[in-house]
Formats: sequence, C-alpha cells, structure tokens
Amino acid sequence: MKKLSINDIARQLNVAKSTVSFILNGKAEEKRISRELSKKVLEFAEQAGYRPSQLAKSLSTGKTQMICLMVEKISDHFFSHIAYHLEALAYKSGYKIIYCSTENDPDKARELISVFRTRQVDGYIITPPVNIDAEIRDLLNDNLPVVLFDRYLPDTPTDYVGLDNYNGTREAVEHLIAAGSKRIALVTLNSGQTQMLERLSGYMAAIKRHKLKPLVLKGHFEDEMEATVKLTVQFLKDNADVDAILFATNYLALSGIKAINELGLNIPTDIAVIAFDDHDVFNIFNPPISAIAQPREEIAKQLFNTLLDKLENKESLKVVRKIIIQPKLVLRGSTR
Amino acid sequence: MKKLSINDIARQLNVAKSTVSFILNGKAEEKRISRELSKKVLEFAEQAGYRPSQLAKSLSTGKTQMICLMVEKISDHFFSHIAYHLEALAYKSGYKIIYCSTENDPDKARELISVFRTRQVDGYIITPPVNIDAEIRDLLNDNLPVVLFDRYLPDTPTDYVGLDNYNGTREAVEHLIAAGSKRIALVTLNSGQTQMLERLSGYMAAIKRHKLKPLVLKGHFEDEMEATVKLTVQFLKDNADVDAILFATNYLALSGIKAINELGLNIPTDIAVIAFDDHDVFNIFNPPISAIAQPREEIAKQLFNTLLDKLENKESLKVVRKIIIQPKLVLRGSTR
DNA sequence: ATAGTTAATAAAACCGGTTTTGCAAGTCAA
DNA sequence: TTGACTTGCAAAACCGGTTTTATTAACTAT
Repeated sequence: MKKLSINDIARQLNVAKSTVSFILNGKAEEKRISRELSKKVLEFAEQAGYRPSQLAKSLSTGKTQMICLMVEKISDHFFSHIAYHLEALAYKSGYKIIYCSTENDPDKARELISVFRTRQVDGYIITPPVNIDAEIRDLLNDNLPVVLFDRYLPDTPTDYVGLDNYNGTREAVEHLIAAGSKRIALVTLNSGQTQMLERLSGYMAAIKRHKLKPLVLKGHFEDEMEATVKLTVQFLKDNADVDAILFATNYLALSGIKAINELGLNIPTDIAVIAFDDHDVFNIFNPPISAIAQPREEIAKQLFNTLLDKLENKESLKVVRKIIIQPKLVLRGSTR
Repeated sequence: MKKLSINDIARQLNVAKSTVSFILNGKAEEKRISRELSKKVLEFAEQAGYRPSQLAKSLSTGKTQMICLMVEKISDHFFSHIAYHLEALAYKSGYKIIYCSTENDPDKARELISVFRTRQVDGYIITPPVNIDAEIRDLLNDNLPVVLFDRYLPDTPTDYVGLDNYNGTREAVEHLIAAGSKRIALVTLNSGQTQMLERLSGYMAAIKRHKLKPLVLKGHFEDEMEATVKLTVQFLKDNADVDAILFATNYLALSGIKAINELGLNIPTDIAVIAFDDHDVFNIFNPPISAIAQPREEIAKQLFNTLLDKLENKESLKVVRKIIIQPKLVLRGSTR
C-alpha cells in the first residue's frame, strides 16, 4: 500500500524516469517525446493514481509552495480573519500557509524566522515586532519575498500593505467633533509600532485643527483585560468632562465599554464611542459600537497579490510597493 | 551567500559526508568516530552557522515535522484559540502547523486531505465535516496519526478529544431550572454533527427530568447573522412565555442577544441567557453573559499530547483514545 | 605467522523528484 | 556516401540529507 514513485512508473513501463518526468510535467512536446509513449505514461499514471511527492519536488526545485504567516497572535480577531482570507487565496494558487505568533517578542520572531528559513518557505507575510530590521534585511538580501502588514519598520524599506491609520482616526475625530463632542479622548497603547503612532497622529491632527485639547491614555499591550478596565475607569473619573472616546484597538474598546458600563455612563448620551478595527460583536451591543473598519479581505488580497507577484516574477523582487488601504468609518449607535 | 550543505562541509574538511552526518546527529560515539575529528567538524559547523535543510532531512527520513490542523473556519473564535495554543505546544517539540478551513464542506475536506498527503505531513488534527469517514479511514490504514476534536465520526473509531457536551447543556438547564426558569428554549443549529446532537440531548434530558416541555429552534450554519437574528426575533414573538434561552454556540448567542435587545426584553429579568462556548466579549456585555466554557488550552494540550504520542511511539498507533473534557459553567449576570 | 577483530572512516545507496548530457538511428544536404 | 543535423529517448548528475555497506590499518588471539 506504499505510494508509488516516479521510479516505479519508469520501471514498470520500461522507460527512463526523466522521460516520465517530462511527460507528467507537460514538457512532452518540447522534449520531442512521441505522442504514443506520452499517452501510455499519462494513462498509467492516471490509473495508478500517481501523486508526485511535494517533498522531492521541493528539494530539487527549491520551491516549497509554502508561505509563512507571522502575526502578533493568531487568535486575535483581526489576524485570524486575515489568516482565513489568505488561506483561501493561497489555496487557489497551490500555496499552503504556516502560521506563527510572535507575541510581539523580537527574540521569538528572530527564532521563528530562523526556523522557517531552514524549512525554506517561499515567502513571508509578517507583522513585525520592533527591532527585527536585521533579520528582515537578511531575508531581502537573500532574495526572499517579504511583505509586511499592519505595521512596518521605518528604517527598513520593504513591501507593505497597511491601513491609512492616520486618516482613520482623523476622520473619526472629525466626525465626533461635527456631531458635537468637545472633549475627545484617545485610548491607545504605549507602543512604538507605526500603526499606533499613525493613529495617534491622526487624532492629534484633527484635535489641533479644531483647537481642542488633546487627551491621551496609554495602556500596556501585556495587560490583562481587567487591568485595562481599571485603568480606563480611573481615567474617566479623573477626566469627567470627556464626552467622546476613540479607542485605538478593538480590545481597548471592549475594556473601555466595560469601564463605561461600570461607571453607569450612557453611550452615546454621556459619552460617544468609536473603536479602531471593527469586530463582529460591535453590532450586537446596545447601542451598537461605531468603528473604523479595516477591509480585511482587501488587505489579505493585496498582501497575497504582492507576495505572489514576487514569487512568480523575479523582476518584481526589485521594486518596493507600499499599499495603503482606506478604512471605512462604520457609524452605529455609539456616536451621535 | 548561498547556504552551505553537508557536502560543502565534507569537502572543505576532507571528510566523508556520512561521517559529518553522524557527528552532527550526535552519533559520533556510537559510530566510533574519534573525539578529535568530531570536535573539528562540530566547530567548523558551528562557526560556519550550518543549518541542515529540513527539506532534505524530510525526504530521507519521511518525517516533515509538520502537522495539519483542519478546522471548520480558522477565523472562528474557538478554533483560532485552539490554533494559538497548539502552535505554542508544537513549537516546543519542533513541529510546525499548517492550518486549513473546511467550511464544513466534505468535498473541500477531501481535497485538502489529498493535498496534505502529497505534502506528507506527519499527523492530522481535524474537526471533521460529515461524510469523510472514508478518507479518515484511509489515513488510519496508512498508519498516519489522526486526532479528531470538537465532533467525531460515529461510524469511524478514532482518537478524539472533545467536550462533555451533554453534561454542558444538561447542567446549564439544571441551573436555569434551579434559578426559577419554567420555559427554557434551546437555540441550536440544524446540524447532524455529534457535538450539536450531544448538546441537544443534554438539554432534552434535563428538560424531561423536570417534566418541562422542550422548545427548540434550529438555525442554519450557512446563515448570515442578520438572518439568524430575524429567526430568533420571530421565535421569541411566537413563544412569548419563554423565560430562558440556552444557545448552542456563541455565535447563535450573539444573534440571540441582538434579537432580545431588539424586542426590548431585559436580561435576565424577562429572559435568562446562557451560551455554549465562552467568548472574550461575553464579559463585556451588560449584563455579562453566562456561558458553558470549553477549556481551550486543556483541549489543545490533550490534542497535542495524543498526537505526539502517536508520532513518537509506533505502538501507540494501535490504541484508540477518547478524551472527554468537562466544561465549566461560568455564571455571570445573564442568569438569575 | 596468519587469521580474525576492532577502530575509524570512506564510499555508496537511497529518498523522489528535475534537469543536463549522452547516444543510437534516421534524415538531409553536399 | 559521408558528415551534420534531427528525433526520441536513456543515462547520469543534482538537490541535501540518512543509513547501510565497504575499506584499511592496527591489534589480538592461536
């Protein structure tokens, strides 16, 4: 019951295995192999249910048809959805995806990249933690396709697919102001990652344009939800005049909503709420939560196409593309 | 800048590559290779930063150190968390995980299994759709380790890690009854999968034990959330006496909560709510939603250990283990 | 002294493909 | 009619490892 190999076919038909290989790869004509023999081999392979070993193929071609998807945490709502869409796209092109979570730890990320290199994956889709510029550069130097997303490395030019975070928060704040909010806070993370900085910039820009006073709370990535809730409760107590909050991630928003509930404040009468990055459940809340939505399928599509182009087109390795996708401000009941 | 191979090392040191292989694999002693040569090779490899090709290794050993994780949908809250925990466990043992989503489509599942077979993954962790008994049996016949989870195939004995679904719903209903509910509905899916049937059975058992009348609404897996909300709204209108609902999945619960909100009913005064499968956001709702929690990390641990045992221990392939994990009823404000 | 061990390593076969090179027979042109 | 070119396929090399078998020199026992 063991799988049959190209050698078995060659032996059983009394044909050289190179010939069999050519025929099975559609190079029969090019290699001037008789129609007769070609047919014989094809029929035999078909009837025997021959499946070439991807492993052997990879070893000789150097292509594994595998893509590394390295994200912060695969269980995160955003990343797991990106993973879902990427899988569908990869599938159509014969690629498989291996995922891994960095937990935002540069050491872990480095180690993971090293492992994937020995596995010779064909390309990388990465949400980089800080300080892995060197490893990313190594990949690029070895002509391995890399596309970053969600955040990028300012000092290392690479292909990148990301949201227009700046515009996302800017527009959200503009909307809040237009709807009458006067005291708008931003709850974000104490993070140096580009997407967070951009979100902060967008907020600041809109606030300043309207000559309002900025008010920013910075939580910590590692914190448990309870800690963040506490932090937000205290923040709201200390700043009782806040009439709108923009949350820089959906998890911060969830903690924030809990904090608002605990304080017995009403959304949106007492306080308007907008979350960055939409979440399935935002629509369920009462009132439903407005969000700056990231078009996840579009992001996945751009990621995959960018990578695929580099995988199939050597020339493409030399160009560096930045693809910036516009967010959608989805207004629901949590804003006036 | 190309990677150096075992051949390069052998050539540069004027040593047979078999010798190098033995030394690098710690078989120097066993193969009676001089301490001197051994040291020379090890030092050279170390300083040259030699990394053996996993591909070549796989081809000759037949082991790829890869595991296929086949779930219904990788973006699902439950599955993405299982994926997360599995990754951490696999990492420690040198395994990598390739995921794929079946969308509950047997044809897609079959195709995926075929692809993974040509890639020679070492083992499979699968949430099977119905009607893929034949393919699972084929895997087992070829001595490939397979562990099912979440649901199993009644006609095909395999290793399995799953929740005690029956007890989960049974206890939840018992709790509702003890808290005073008289008219308890179950909202579930129109699905023949074992986990759904078990949840239904547990509900029925508790209902009957207390001589209550069962009331079951069956939604459809493929439905959009809006459709499910509508269905639930109508159901609640048609059955105004319902004072408690048990939702058989967390997505059904989310739709249900929306339906309840739309009808202006109060949780838990008008209607108590318990969801099967806990969700990060349940704690955020006001009131927070009670749930029958699946110990995800424990499930992942059992899955991985079961698989690993079969991967490393030939004998273990012959035994079939069913591991049933007890759920935890997490009571929050949505029940009285 | 000679066969039999053993130590230490080299050589070769194998895993299952792809790709380059080789070769015999037939065809064509000079 | 003979060298050059094509046809159609076989043979071999290669990808980078693991594992089995072979070889040689020194050592031991008879």
